[in-house]
Amino acid sequence: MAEIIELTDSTTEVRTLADRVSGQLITAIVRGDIPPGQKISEPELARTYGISRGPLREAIRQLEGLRLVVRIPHVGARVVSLTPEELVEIYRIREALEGMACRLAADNMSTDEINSLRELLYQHEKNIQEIDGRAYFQKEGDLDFHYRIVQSSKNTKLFELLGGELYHLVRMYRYQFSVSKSRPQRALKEHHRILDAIEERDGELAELLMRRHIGRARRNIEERLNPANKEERE
Amino acid sequence: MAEIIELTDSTTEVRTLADRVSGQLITAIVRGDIPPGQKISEPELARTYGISRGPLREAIRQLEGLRLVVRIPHVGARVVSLTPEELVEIYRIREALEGMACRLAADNMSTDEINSLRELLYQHEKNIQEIDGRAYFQKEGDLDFHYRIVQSSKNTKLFELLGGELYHLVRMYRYQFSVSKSRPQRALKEHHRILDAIEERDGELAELLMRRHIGRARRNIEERLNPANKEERE
DNA sequence: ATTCACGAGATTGTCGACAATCCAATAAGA
DNA sequence: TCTTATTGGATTGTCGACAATCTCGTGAAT
Repeated sequence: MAEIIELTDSTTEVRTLADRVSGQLITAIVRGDIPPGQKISEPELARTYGISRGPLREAIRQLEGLRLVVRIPHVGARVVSLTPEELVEIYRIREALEGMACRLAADNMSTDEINSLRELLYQHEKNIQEIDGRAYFQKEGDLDFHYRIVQSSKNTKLFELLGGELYHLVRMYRYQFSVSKSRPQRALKEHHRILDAIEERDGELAELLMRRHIGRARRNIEERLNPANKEERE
Repeated sequence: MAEIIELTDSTTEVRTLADRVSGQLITAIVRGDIPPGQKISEPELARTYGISRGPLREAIRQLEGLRLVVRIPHVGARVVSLTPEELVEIYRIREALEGMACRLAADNMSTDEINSLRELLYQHEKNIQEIDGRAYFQKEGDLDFHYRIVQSSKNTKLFELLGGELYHLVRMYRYQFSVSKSRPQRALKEHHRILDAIEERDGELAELLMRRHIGRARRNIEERLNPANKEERE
């Protein structure tokens, strides 16, 4: 559940200040400590982290490359602020990409990885039963599941994309307006089905199920944003 | 044909040194002036571009975020060097993403955009006939076509992804071992067919054709890398 | 001959100061 | 009162210098 962190945060001894601050900034942004749209003041942040502006600026530039902040020359950097439409766009991209990841995972996932992931799902189940309604762990847990699938696709570039910028943005907006805090049991069941398909090495089915899974989440968001048009029959 | 540049290079007056150098570095890397795997020496580059190391380091950090360079603390930065497998991976991603872009473009592309793109294809045709075998313009021209399609999908995030890091990497490796310098006429015909489908607002067909189109390019690469196994019947 | 230790040189990382630019509050004019 | 200049303050951009770390060649020991 915690191994995702190593991509973003790093309590671990990182060699350079810029790297450390970069990680700290990412987690700060993802969990909403620095909310979307907020200006990033260099002097202030430098003081907060106890470093000079040099490394801080490098960290900001890196986040810009990851599209987590937007910079305007001589004006300053802001935390990226997605429009609801863009969030939906991201889910469409995930649909395509994670669907593909599932198809690949069905071929390339080792039985060890499968068993370990199944274990994770059982743990999620326990968490859900314990705290029931408020599926707090499930929030990150869901992403954990997706993260592992992508990892097991063994497609490096795909992993970089989905595990990088896209992943951060999704996490960020989950903390924001807590998407899909509803339906944790149903999502869990879907996860099991997806893993079933992978276990049976049925890539086509795995892809289909994942696309549906993410598609449902997407429609969930769309409804929340625009409760008027409910033209989803079928 | 040239409007792609504005994303990467910038003869235009950019406000800050780091931004300008960042753009110059990107084009330098893409056209192979700085080959993959080569170390990026800060003192040397600073001298070359006539700036101090501060802005240069910021530019490098940004390229790191775009995954065009890889950095090791206290050792230095190198231009990313894709393995042949990774290049194939990228083409698989493009298959999924640009297929989706085509489906969206069929719905969202304006008739003006369609006409303009058709015009571009005619121009490519002329270029091919003129210089025949050595399809030099076609190389960038092909990417131009794909770039415009993605642009017309009207999916901002998709455009950022494909028009950003993925696009740069593909361009880079085209200059490298010049992929698909063969079959320019065939590719052109495929482009026309794709545009036909979009014009008829047949998203499903457009997606199918684009996936095939990129898939062929991918197999082209795979063959070149491993001429042994030619198991593509069907 | 091979391995290991060491030190000189070069490179990367960090800092504080200065210059350029922007922003907002105030003041002047219509 | 509203609009437009102006100016002071703050923020961003750039630089050169210093500290920390690595690299690589030299030489000693096994």
